[in-house]
This record gives sequence, structure tokens and C-alpha cells, in this order.
Amino acid sequence: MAKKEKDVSTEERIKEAARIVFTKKGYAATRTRDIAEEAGLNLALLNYYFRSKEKLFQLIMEEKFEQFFGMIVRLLNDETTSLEEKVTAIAHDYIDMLLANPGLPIFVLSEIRNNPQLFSNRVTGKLVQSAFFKQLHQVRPDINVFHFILNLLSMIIFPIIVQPVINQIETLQGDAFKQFVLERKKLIPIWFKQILTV
Amino acid sequence: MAKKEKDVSTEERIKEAARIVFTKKGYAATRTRDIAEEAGLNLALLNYYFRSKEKLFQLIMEEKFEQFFGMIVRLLNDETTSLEEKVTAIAHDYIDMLLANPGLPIFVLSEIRNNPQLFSNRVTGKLVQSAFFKQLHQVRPDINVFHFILNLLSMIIFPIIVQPVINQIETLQGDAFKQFVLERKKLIPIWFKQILTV
DNA sequence: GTCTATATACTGATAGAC
DNA sequence: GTCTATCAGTATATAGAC
Repeated sequence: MAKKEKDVSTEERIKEAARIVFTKKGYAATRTRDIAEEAGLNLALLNYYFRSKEKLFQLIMEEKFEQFFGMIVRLLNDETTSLEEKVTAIAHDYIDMLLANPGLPIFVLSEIRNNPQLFSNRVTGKLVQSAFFKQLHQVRPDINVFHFILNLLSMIIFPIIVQPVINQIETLQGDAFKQFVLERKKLIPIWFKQILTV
Repeated sequence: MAKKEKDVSTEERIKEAARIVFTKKGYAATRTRDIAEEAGLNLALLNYYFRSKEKLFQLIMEEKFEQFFGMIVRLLNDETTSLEEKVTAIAHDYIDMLLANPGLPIFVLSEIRNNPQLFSNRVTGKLVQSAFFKQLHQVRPDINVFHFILNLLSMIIFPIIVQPVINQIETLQGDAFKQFVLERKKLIPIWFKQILTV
């Protein structure tokens, strides 16, 4: 019995609280006291485990970066699937992930705005050389294929970003919004195929 | 000579500085000192003219809301234009406005996230009853037409939101990004027509 | 109207008891 | 490891001189 596994470790409880509060309010608007309260723990424990707000944030930020960009990069780089299969897979998997983490896109993108140097070109470098990029170029060599990649990601991510606005529409509140986004799993591959047609 | 028109009034200089700093960093990360410095004025003048950071922010926020939502709502509500004309006009006018104000979407959307109650349903109410909404419904009565409205706005706004990411791509830096977005003025109406096709 | 100096409140971080 | 109490630094806001 090396470690008594009660529920969750204090360290993990703080991290989970930090995920929630940072994602919801952003770095600047988050007070360390908010995180401690969310975790149901004492404020001093944050510094005991993570030294500073800044260090704790960097930890969460790396996680969220990987969560936001990782799946896309892996799916676009898959050498074994067709163009059509990639589009279907991205629409399906990414929408599921975003519905589970609706605050993720606006959090990552606004923190990049606040601190552009946080963002390396690792991600975009992989994009340019991706299998998806090459496959698109074969279908439409006449147009900069970034247009199509952006269109695909736009149609998937943008509705999640504007969810607080859409939720004001009476017929798109609560579960209706979720259903609306889930419909797009099937529709986006169809639309994407249509815009590729010359 | 009612008013000596030197350059600009102190009040307007503070407002302009506030527009720049708030849009760039968001409410929480903005210090009143940043605004004073940006305006080249003394810190105390902010409170002299606007009472508080909060009041100054609300002023700027209302402006930015109108800037972000106003043009869309007016164009969508235009009873005199066809569906196709509306799409062309939105793509053209809105892309120009966003290129002149690239920080606008992420600012407005992240402040709505931080403070959802700031956002009334005035905007969305008008959307549902808009001419655009009705015209779309005539073409595609089989699908929730919000899908198409969102697709249009996605394709226009999303590239601006992810500009800091796209700028990491070597071939899309500086003026190349601007040219890339300007190409979309012509392309988006074409794509939009294609996804409406059954 | 505009400045300097300062009051007041808040926030991140730490010391020290348990 | 976890808590209470508190420090030090910073931010908004104001008082008062000019």
C-alpha cells in the first residue's frame, strides 16, 4: 500500500480547479483565491504545490494547447486515410471534444492574443507539410488550400466560440444547441465536399 | 470661435487610447496606467473624465458591440436586396471592417464569455426575424437555416480570430495574410452558393 | 483642466503554528 | 501537508496644489 488512494490528491484537485477557472475567466481575470475556492482548499496550498500562479497557469496552458491543436494535427497528418475520411473524422471527433470543452477555443485563442510569443510555430509547420494539405492540393491546385482548411475548421469551431450569443436565441438554448451542433457532424463533410467542387 | 480646435480633446484622446488598450488586452489585463500612457496623459485624468475604469470600459464596450454586430444586423435585415446580394455585401463590407479592426472579434467574444449578462438578446431577436433568415428558408426549408448563417459568418470571421496562429505560417505573414483574406471576399459568396445547392 | 502625492483596496506570495 | 495571519507589491481612485 504505497499510497493511500482516498479520492484525489490535493495536487490534482488544484489542477482541476485551475483548469475550470482559467478556462472560464482567462489568466488575468483569475485570482488565485478563485482557484482555491473552486478546489475547496486553502490558498496557501497553491504556492506550496506550484510555487506561483504563473507556473500553475503554464502547466494548464500546455495541456489546453495540446487539447486544442493536438487532435487536429494528428488527424491532418494521418498518411493512411483519404481526404474524405479525414474530413469526416475531424468533424466527428473534434465536435465531440469541443462539446465536452466549450470554453476551450476562446480560452486558447484569447491567451495567444494576450501573449503571442507563447505560441510556437511547431503546429503551423506541421500543417503545411501535412497529408491533408497535399491531398487538398491535388484536388484544387488552383486555390491556396489554406482557404479550405480554414473553412473546415471555421465551420466546426466558430459555432462553439459564439455559443453565448446563440444561446440567446429561444429555439437554440440548452440541449437544443447541443443537438444543433451534433447535426453539423453529418452536414459539414457534405458542405466541405460541395465547396471543393469546381 | 466657439471652441478652439487644437488637435483632439483630452476626453477623446483617452477614449481612443482606451479603445486600443482594451481591445488589445481585454478588461482584466488592462491597467488604467496603460491607457494613460497610451494617451500620453496623466492617470488622474481618466477618473476626472470617466469616473472609473469600469465606466470607461462600458462606454468602449457598447461601441465595439455596435461595431461588431451592428453591420451584420443591418445587412441581414435589408428588405430591398436579394439573398445573393446580401451575401456579397456582407462578405465585402464585413471583411473590410475586420481587416481595419482585427482585434475586434476576439475582444467582443471573450468579454461576452467573461460577462454573459452584458449581452442582451436584442441582436439575436433581430436575427430570427431578418429578411435574410426568411430568404434562406425559402431556398432550404429542409434545414435549420442558422446552419447557413453560421457558416457564412464563420468563414468571414474565423480567419481573423486565428490570425496570430496563421501568421506563424511563413507564406502567410504580414501583407500576405491581408491578401489571403481579401481573396475570400470573392470566394465566400461562391462557396456559400455551393453549400445551398441540394 | 492638469498635475503630484497619497489614500484605500486588492492580490500574489510567504512565515510560522499545528 | 494544511491551516491562519500577514507581508509586500500593485491597482484604482481621490485630495489638493497649481
